[in-house]
Amino acid sequence: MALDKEEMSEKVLAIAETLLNEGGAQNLKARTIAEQAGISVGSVYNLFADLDEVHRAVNMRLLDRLGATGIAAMADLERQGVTDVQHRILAMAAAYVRFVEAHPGSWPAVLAFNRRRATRPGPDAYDALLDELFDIVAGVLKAGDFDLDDERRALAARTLWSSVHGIVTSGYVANSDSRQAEEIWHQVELLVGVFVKGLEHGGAFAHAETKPV
Amino acid sequence: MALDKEEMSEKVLAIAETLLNEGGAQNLKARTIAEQAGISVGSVYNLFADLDEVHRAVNMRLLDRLGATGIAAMADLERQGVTDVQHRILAMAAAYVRFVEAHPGSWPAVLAFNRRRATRPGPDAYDALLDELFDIVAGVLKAGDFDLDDERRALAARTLWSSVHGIVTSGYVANSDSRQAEEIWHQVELLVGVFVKGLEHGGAFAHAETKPV
DNA sequence: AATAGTTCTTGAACAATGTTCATTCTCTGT
DNA sequence: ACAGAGAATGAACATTGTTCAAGAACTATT
Repeated sequence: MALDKEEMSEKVLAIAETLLNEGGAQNLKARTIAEQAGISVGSVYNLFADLDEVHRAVNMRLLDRLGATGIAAMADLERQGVTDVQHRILAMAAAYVRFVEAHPGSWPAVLAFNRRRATRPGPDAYDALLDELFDIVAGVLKAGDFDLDDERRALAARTLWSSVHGIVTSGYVANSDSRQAEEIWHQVELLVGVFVKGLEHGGAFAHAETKPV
Repeated sequence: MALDKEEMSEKVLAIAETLLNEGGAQNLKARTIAEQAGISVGSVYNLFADLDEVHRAVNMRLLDRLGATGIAAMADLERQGVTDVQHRILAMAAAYVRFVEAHPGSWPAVLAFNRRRATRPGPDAYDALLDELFDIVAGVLKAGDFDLDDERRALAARTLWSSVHGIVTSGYVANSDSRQAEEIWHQVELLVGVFVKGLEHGGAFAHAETKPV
């Protein structure tokens, strides 16, 4: 007896993830998937509307896993009784860095795809997942005794996480030497250190009158 | 009489930039370029080895222009006698934000392409341009009286700029409402405010013992 | 000016790929 | 056993990147 429709979808997604990880979005071909899954090209299109939907589904799985990783990292710290804000943020950042390193090919694809969908319909499940990550960071910030109302703390969480994200992705533009990995981590350490110190000293309210236009 | 080889290359690049800006990398097709430039498909391949090289050339132009914009913004401040570090950094960030907003389609394409080239040869002209931008930021940081040696200041500059970059690109994942634009600018303001305050209070040396694994 | 050689241009042709759909197959309920 | 619904198939089509042999245009030499 053959695989369930659900099981076959899983199989296809696993294959797709491997393909993406090995060669990026360029490497996600209908015929390759079909061949490796032992089904025909048409059957792939029976399971998913088009390759974009396959790509989207793979991304959702990755983001889910990243969320789980982050929560797991937080739980670890909880278990160890670590309450220092800087340590906890660094641990989350470390989890993020590790995750990206573990998916050298498919993570860039997530970002590229994510960007492409700018013109698509309204709010997505993507946003929900990202908000979840932001909430975790905001929760950690709440533990610190910075003088922030909820709104400003949420802004700080988004800012901090976007910054970590920027460092990690900018860093992996160049060759992924171990030297590069060190540079990334040094930047993350500096960012988090400066950020926490800055929050402690009220830097979140240091308004300047420069306008963006 | 017809156009020079150089002039025709320019024309092709201008067309390519428009195509990228309108529809991203997907929209950069050899036949479209040829048609709009009034030449044949083969001639495009006479001017450029392949479409990747066209894309690369467009990106170089964009990065060049971004560099020029940043330098111009700096010169403006110089002329106005602004020496405050926070103001100057914010002005640079504003220039960056404006630039990205002005190239809604092609800037994402720059990033996506940039990422794809990870497996390519060695150091590129890209890196030189990025280093140039980092140097400008480092120069501004030097004006502040933070207690940083050259190496640490360079690291701080790369960190700060990567962070701004992350905020801007993360922000443009979602719809490019004006609300989104405001959110981005709020994040940039908060980042720069916190960053400067953090540097003032020695946050750049706040080492934690958490290792990335 | 005529000619030989060089370079550029062309567009037809090929290969790879996303996507569709009429046909065939398979299974389920009666 | 059989009818019908649903799934699987893979040939066929459209689009696109890329190549290349043939022709056109230009340059330098005599």
